[in-house]
Amino acid sequence: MVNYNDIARIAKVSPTTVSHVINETRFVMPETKKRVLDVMKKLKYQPNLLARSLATGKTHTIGLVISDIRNPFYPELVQGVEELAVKNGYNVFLCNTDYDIGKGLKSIGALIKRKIDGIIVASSQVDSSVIKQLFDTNVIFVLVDWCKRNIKADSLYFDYKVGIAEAISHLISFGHRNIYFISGPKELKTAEIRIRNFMDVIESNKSNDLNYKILEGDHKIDGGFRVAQKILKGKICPTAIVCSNDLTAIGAMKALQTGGVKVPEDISIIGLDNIALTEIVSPALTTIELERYRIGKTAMELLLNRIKNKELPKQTCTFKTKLIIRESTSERKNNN
Amino acid sequence: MVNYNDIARIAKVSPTTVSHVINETRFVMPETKKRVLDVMKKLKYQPNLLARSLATGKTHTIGLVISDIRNPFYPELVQGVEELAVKNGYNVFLCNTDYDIGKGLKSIGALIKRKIDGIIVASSQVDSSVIKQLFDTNVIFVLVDWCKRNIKADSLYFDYKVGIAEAISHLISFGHRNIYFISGPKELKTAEIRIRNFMDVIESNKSNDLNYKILEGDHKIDGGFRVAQKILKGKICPTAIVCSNDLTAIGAMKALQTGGVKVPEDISIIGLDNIALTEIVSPALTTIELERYRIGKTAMELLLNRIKNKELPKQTCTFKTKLIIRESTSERKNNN
DNA sequence: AAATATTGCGCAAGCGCTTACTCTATTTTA
DNA sequence: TAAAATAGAGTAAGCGCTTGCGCAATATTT
Repeated sequence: MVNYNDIARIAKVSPTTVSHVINETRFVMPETKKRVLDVMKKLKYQPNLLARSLATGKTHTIGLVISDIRNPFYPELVQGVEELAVKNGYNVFLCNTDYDIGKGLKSIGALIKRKIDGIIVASSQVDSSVIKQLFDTNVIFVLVDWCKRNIKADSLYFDYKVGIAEAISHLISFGHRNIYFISGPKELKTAEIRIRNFMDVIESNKSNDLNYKILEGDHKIDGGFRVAQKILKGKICPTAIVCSNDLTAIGAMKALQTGGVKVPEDISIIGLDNIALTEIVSPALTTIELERYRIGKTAMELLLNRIKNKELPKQTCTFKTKLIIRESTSERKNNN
Repeated sequence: MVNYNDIARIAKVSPTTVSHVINETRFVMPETKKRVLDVMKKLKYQPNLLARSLATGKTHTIGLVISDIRNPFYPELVQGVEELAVKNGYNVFLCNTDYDIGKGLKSIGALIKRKIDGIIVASSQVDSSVIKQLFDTNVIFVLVDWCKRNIKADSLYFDYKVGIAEAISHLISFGHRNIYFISGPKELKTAEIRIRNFMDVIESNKSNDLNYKILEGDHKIDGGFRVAQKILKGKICPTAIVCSNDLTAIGAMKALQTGGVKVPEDISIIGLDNIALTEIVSPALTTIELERYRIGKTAMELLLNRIKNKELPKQTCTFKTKLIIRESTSERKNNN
């Protein structure tokens, strides 16, 4: 592999000068510069960023920790991060935790050893052990959609409450009073926070005499399907179901339809995420939108800020969520 | 940051010994070893992989170049790669080319400067300039789903022809003779190869007196929708449509349904990819399955082999594709 | 014209590891 | 018991870059 010394020798300058022409970090006479550049081109020289990183202490590399790229929540977020990263000369290590805290800890450990300049943690499987690791190792990081709001770290949140409140109001205005919520797996932080927000909204609507119930799904289509089937078997049937994510809602809808129940005529359904699928299914799903691309991009922005200035005060950013009304909700028809 | 010298000094050994206990690369007396390990633990030492990589020439890092993580084709492939990579101690740089050859070239350049041990190129936007770059820089790489089969490089292919042949046979057996194909954007290699395979299959079925036409979509829902609308406006209407990918098929289906055409009663539709969506839409989409997770995983396997042994003969792997029959295809009813 | 400032670039140490080679002390062999 | 083998660990060069410091040559000031 050709290196600085080769270039320097052939261009008859010192390695220092080679470095300076590459990085444009001090003045070099045009002729000298040209000589160096010519040699570089002729030898097809590619600077070794490892060496550079070792010398400078910066890798221009970040880590992105997510739960599962197959979960439709993530691709847009990843896109947002990657795009802005590349635009700023960073490359991103993608780490899937597969919903496994152990894997998450290991991934973060690996990233730290690779001296990434920062980490974006957007995995729903993040608990205090992960947070502790982040703080202990003194690595720069940004938390996405992590439930504890009072943490002293850069963090980004979706304000689920707004969207859920809109959803509930929407249902109430349609005459619904018996509303079920199909949650995600309760050990997931992101599922937990959605449950809490749902309950808060229900609570603040108690003047409306709402009836509700929370059933646990798995944030996948199957779970929604299963839980909805169970609901159908029950004596009391809700007139509306709100789901912790779109996949659940779609599964539930499928189960209802399979069971001969019409959506939205018999039961209204609302999802959460607004993934592409929601426009495709029929009826198109009324859902709560999360701006995933934007949160990804913003996470990267915060990270860049923090990298530039470690002493910056804690940065926080909240993303409003909002109800997208489509076809899966309508006036309450039946009377159960 | 604490380093070998610190450990060595405190444990009263040489840096060499520290290295050897960490890497278990030569015998060290149990007591000595323990002393070193204890110091490491106490100082919460994290080896610097950059330095190690610089010294050894191996980074245990790979690059994965794809077009667009939001395209449902990719997440499972990425998962397959990442999972096996991590299992083998590798971390992966994810690069989106955004269907832009320039970005692809830049990404690959960046990866090379970062001294990744290998690259998996699974971007549909790969042309000869990219291939040239890969060969010129002498980097280890694996090509996924690249159209030119005679290239002298490790490569993985989907055998579209099998699946498409099954699809056409399926349609023929249902009495269809007038079959349209909605392709992807023709400049995409992956779209091109699908077109070619479709034509090959049509060609080998010419005894059946098939009528066909190829229309260009964009591999997205919108394109499918648009093209299908155009088809509806035409004088001659096919009785079946095969699409270059599932999104296109779903868009087309939506357009037909919107236009009052029943699927599959009036027109049958077949997709390609078998993304999760296909089971959700209604009618559920008959489609050609691509084992994306498996091709990702296998790509990583080939890459690992190649990394282990540069002199290995060229490796190739073909993945059969197969028709998954669901609800969007049926007996031909009308006579146009 | 002497003193001072500026310009352009080189020297060499260091970033944190690895590893070929070397060295001493102990054990084995004859 | 002297010579040879072995065991355990250290020395130092190097991986390819960056950068503080310094130096000679030229330009500017008084």
